[in-house]
Amino acid sequence: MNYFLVKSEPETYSWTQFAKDGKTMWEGVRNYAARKNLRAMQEGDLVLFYHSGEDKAVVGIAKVAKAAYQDPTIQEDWSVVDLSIHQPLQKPVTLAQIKVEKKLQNIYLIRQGRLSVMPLEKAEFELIVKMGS
DNA sequence: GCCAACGTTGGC
DNA sequence: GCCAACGTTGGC
Repeated sequence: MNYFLVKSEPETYSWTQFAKDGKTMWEGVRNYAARKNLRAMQEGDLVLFYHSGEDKAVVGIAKVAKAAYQDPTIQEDWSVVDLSIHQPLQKPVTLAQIKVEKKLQNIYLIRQGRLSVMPLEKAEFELIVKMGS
């Protein structure tokens, strides 16, 4: 079991919309590092859902419903995965909270601000989930 | 609205 | 293969 975090601008695709959809094709990744991480996702892996922009907070947990496959909307070599709802966080975990948490200083969210799909250690994932419950 | 970080493109 | 120019992301 592996753990990840994906970012989305709520104006583009919000957790609220995701909750309505129940399941979505995670598309639009156009960055090689992010693509590599996307392709590492296996069915059943858990994925934190982060709102960038206005919110700047982790708002829920998604589950990989289908591992990476060719983006059906384009010819070029980019991948998508299917994500389904796992569960919302009871309260959002903000970037500010993450930044002051010692054990989370090394996560990509902080170290490499622009990366949109990133892996997390199990302990990091569990800590953020705990902070949101 | 600004700017830092950083990825991509294209000329050489 | 290097690097300048440029574009994009995302926090502030």
